Amino acid sequence: MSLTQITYFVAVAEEQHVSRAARRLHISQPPLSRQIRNLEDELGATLFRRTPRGMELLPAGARFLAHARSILAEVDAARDSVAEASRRPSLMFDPEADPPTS
Amino acid sequence: MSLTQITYFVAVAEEQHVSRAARRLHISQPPLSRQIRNLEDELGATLFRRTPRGMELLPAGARFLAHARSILAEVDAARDSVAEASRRPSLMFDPEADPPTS
DNA sequence: CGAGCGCGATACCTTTTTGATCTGCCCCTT
DNA sequence: AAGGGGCAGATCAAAAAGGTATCGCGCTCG
Repeated sequence: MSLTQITYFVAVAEEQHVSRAARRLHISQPPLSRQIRNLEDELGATLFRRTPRGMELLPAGARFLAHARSILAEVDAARDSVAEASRRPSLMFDPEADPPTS
Repeated sequence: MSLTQITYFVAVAEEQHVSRAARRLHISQPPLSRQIRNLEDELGATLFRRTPRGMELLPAGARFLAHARSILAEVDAARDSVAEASRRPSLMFDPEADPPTS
């Protein structure tokens, strides 16, 4: 399981459509299909039902979706947190700051 | 940023030592060093201070560590959630179950 | 009732990323 | 001053991800 797969999964779940999700993710459809399949294989559960109209979220998928969003949110928070830390380095001692010596 | 990198980061932060962390992760030291560097590059911040004795967590790294653990915990929860869902499929309607008809 | 269309899946290839090994450099220790 | 332990860089092999072309299938519409 990778963050990429999780992102892909959320896109497909939201679009209920592999091709649309692929367009939104700026990748092509077949790799996206494959990643969803890989994710399902690793989890040992089917997350979507394939219909002639697109992808329909199954109960296991719905459960996973909540966690997936939470993970991605936490990743953003992690980024922001670090960015903020480096935006105000004056508040904490930073040994990286090079002294003007030699 | 990938889940692998996050896992690696936590190991290094906990061991305060690249080589030991590498042993714990069952990979070799140079790739681990590189992944940590990649992570720092992507975040635009230095997470560790390299000392002759090992790796010392910097403030930005400490902030990131908290989020990193939270992310990994949420990933585990996601797995468990799906596993549980497939362990008791009787509680919810499963369209995957094929009716005995033709 | 059959042809076309829209959908995901498969096959195959290319490119990118990851990991291993070998080696270098720096600092501490003795 | 020499040796050892630690991280980093270079290089190569393996694995993973992405792209294009194509298939199969079910619905829809003529």
